[in-house]
Amino acid sequence: MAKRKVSLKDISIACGVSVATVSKALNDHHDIGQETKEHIRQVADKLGYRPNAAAQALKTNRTNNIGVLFVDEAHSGLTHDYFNHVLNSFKNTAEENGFDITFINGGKARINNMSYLSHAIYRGFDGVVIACVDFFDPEVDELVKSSIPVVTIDHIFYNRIAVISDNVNGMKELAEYVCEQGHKKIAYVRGVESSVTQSRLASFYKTLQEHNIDIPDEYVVVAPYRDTDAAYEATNRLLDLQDPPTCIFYPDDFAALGGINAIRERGLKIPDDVSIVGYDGLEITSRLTPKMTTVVQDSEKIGKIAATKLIDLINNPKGTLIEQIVVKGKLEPGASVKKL
Amino acid sequence: MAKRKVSLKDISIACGVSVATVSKALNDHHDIGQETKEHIRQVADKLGYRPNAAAQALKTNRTNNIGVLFVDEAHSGLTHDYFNHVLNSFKNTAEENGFDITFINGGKARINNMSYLSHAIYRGFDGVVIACVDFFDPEVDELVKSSIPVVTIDHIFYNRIAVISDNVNGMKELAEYVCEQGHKKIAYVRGVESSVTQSRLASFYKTLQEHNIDIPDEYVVVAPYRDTDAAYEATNRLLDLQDPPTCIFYPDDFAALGGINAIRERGLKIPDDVSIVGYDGLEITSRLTPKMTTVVQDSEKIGKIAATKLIDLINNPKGTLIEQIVVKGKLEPGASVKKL
DNA sequence: ATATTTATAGTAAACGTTTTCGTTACAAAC
DNA sequence: GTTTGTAACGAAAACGTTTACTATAAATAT
Repeated sequence: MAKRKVSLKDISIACGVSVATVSKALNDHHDIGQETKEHIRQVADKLGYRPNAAAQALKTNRTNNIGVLFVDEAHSGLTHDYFNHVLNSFKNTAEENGFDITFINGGKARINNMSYLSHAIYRGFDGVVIACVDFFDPEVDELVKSSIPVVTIDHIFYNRIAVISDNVNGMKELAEYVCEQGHKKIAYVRGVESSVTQSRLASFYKTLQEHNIDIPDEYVVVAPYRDTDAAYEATNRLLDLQDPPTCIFYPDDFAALGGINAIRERGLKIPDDVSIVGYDGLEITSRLTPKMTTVVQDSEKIGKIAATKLIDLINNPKGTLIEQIVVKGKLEPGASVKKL
Repeated sequence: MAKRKVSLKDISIACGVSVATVSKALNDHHDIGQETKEHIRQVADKLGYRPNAAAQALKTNRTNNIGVLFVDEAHSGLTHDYFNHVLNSFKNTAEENGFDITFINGGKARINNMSYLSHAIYRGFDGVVIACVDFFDPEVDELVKSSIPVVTIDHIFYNRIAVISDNVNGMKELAEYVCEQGHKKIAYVRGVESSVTQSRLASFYKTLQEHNIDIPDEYVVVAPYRDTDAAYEATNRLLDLQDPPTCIFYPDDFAALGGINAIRERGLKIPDDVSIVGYDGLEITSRLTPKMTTVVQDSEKIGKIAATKLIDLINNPKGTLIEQIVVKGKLEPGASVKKL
């Protein structure tokens, strides 16, 4: 039962050839005869040979492993609905290309309290994808500036490959839709500071301005992403105003759930008394009643492109176009905005 | 900029000692003098030395890396709400103990179409955690029977360490609660075949029987987990019966959303006309109106225990108790069940 | 006939560690 | 003064690969 792991050497002995020949046969080099190759492969199979990633990595400086850095402020990690969709898609296409995925934010607990970069070097990742982090963390900066191929998601660092969701256009479509429904008093429970928030906020103001709608400062309040309680509080503050809004924008679909509760607790109806819109396009939005109006971010596409680009960069560091790719989202009108 | 990676050899040259001494100094062996150790460490730091995981793994047969096998039938993968909570917790405690996490289901796409076991051997995982898979897949069986330390979640294979959510007790509490509210006509949209389903189903029947409640066969219908559409259909079938149930159990909270829609589309109110209960305890249930009655599975604890046990097993293969650990859930009464 | 090419296979070094076993120097013990 | 003990360090093999270089034989060209 306790079979020792079988190595090239075992095969070479069994076949009466040298280790080099076995290696070359298995890797289909041209300087090994056809029958020799076939014989070696048969024996390798019979012996149950598996290559050793560590040895290969040591020799070739290639691990076929990609590091993933995902650490949001709320530590929701894998449970973050938008990002786990992105990650899932990333993972799938990486695996289709023969790469494995290892999380990179685990060095902290290691004895030496490894930095992200140290961890990446230690594991020898061929490349790294960064998303959902504190973009001002110097450790993140160090990693991005290193010589390891890197792709970032939803944030542009220097001149590196980035894949970003089109928050400007998404917010524009959303705001225009709300305008078209006749709303004038529009509030925005915005997320905390980040480039995503920046884009959405700017687009929010710009679009409404184009429709000659003025947004008083007290209509824009802050609540962290995915924080239903904060959204609940924020909603109450908005509805307590002398002149409350008729429509409220939320940082994301999930946070909007908190807003929904606040509204309903006051005996108000959605959308009859108050209209709401979310952002992200989570699966639940379409299962709620009323269906929530939102912008669905193409997380599938974002993850896929990020993986494809990163792998390109890994395989061809010089010849890969460094670009920032913007992935469009799609307005998904529900029934949570009343036509005025 | 293009600094070559610094190795033990570089340090040894800079310090005028042998590589062996450097290695031992860095690993705090007792046969190196104090000042030598300190000096070596300083130089290592200044030079920016990072150990090389591949070389270490090759030499020591230890990777400090754990393989994760997560492949549900619906391919929801990382987006599966219950399992990503478990995984997140698993990941956190593994990382606290110096282990990294790599997904194991990526071998399929690799050139040789690696089996799970091949992949695990290839990467040299110190251990493997298995959850949410087709438990009848022969490849899974092969992996479980291998000599690699393994822990399974929510399924017991042979005599291996398993961590399972207490579906029997959870369903018991849930069913008893519904009985106490006075319901007699209780339907169950059950999940597809699995040990989880088995446990819940058996407990469902048993508990209701103890309360002298008889469940007609047409009250029990099948719908895949997390499938809102199937739950929607199933709900309609149940409500079309001549004698429809007063309370419907769903496979999970998410699927229940489909049921909610079916009920509301008929102009029925929850819980006034129809009562419902879910399972899992997802965050959304508490944000819905009415709040959904459910059983919250302790995903945090399950992931943590699984990781702890696996690491124990890795570090002490002989001395670790092989056991199946049952983690209790908790009934979370909401407002979705009417008191009759 | 000799010279050149081609096909096939082997030799050996290298990747960066860890670890076993020496070796040396010197202090303590008889 | 010889043994014994101990502390500090080094030499070298080993882990499983890959690859540049070399070697041989057969085939082809001259």
